[in-house]
Amino acid sequence: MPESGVNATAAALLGLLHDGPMTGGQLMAEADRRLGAYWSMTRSQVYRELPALADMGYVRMGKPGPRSSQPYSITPSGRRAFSRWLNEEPAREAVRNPVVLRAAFGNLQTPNTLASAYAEAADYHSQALADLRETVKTMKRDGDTFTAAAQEFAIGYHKAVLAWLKTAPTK
Amino acid sequence: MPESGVNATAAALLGLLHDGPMTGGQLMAEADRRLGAYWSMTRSQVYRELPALADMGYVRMGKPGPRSSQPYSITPSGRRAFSRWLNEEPAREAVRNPVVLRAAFGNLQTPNTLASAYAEAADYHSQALADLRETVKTMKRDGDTFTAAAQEFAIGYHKAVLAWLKTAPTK
DNA sequence: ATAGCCATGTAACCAGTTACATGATTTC
DNA sequence: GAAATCATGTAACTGGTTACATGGCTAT
Repeated sequence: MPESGVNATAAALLGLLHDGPMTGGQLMAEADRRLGAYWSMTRSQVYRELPALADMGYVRMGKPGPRSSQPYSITPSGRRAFSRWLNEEPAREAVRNPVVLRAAFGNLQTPNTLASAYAEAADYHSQALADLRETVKTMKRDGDTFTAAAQEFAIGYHKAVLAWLKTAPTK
Repeated sequence: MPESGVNATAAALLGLLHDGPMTGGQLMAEADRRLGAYWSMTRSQVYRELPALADMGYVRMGKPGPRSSQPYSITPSGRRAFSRWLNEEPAREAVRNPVVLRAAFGNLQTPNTLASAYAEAADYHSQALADLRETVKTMKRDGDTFTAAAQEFAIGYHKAVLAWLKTAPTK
């Protein structure tokens, strides 16, 4: 199992760059749209990874555009690195849900406090679910099978949280 | 909404210390057992947070035990900080699933590569599910409602991932 | 033309992980 | 009682977040 030398976030950028050169801002927007539901990343990460990827020769800088924006394109060795990453052992995913953590200490708080935490969480996940269903619809229409399938994961996740919230005890 | 001044991991430690004084090692073991399924933390974090919590006056060091182990107990102001944390807006949870990220780039890899990633993931989640069901059984028997309920969340999560893996496309 | 806005990029900070040192306990 | 083991704690690094600076674009 060869080491790709990139972390998952950098690999995601390399993946996105397969569609053509992009600036940091464009990459961020695209990552948010296509991957955000199951792989969060921040603008700052993008802007830090890009020069690092350039140092490794995995991307190349193009001609600067307006607003001092800097387009990057993937290099052949970047494609190889991405391909190595695909074949690596995926990192163990870290599940970290703050609302569940609060629930675990239900005995140390009032039922009301806990119930309102549940209610807020339910609002959030319902909204996320509704948004996702909308975007998946257009993605399926545009024939992007894998992107849509990955969104389906996020849908399943939010549904699972909502289902759990219904059953979670407050006292 | 008052600021508790602690992050979720430190708050979890304060929560555990409500059951009585514990050393770093004991806290780590307990966190792993009770919270690990939905709130991962590492030993190093525990050992870093404890002195920080002591600096803030939220825990107090007791008499050193064997193997230079250091017991900590929660202080009244620590209890208040924990209680403030319970009333804070929970941090937005970050969903980051590496297997789904790979799946999103399904068009850039062979069906076999992707299928074997799915298979490995299914193994992992099946195992996790089986383990959880076992521990929940004993937790319910011991009457720990909230702990058991929180574990149920993790069960739901793994089930959702497994369900998604069954439907996820490889080509 | 200028004031405000907003996208771009940077830098400092914080949290999480990995790798290491130390010394007490067990085992033979 | 020497060697191996294992729990405790530390330190260095990586990755993620938050807060800041800069300057082009837009609207009046």
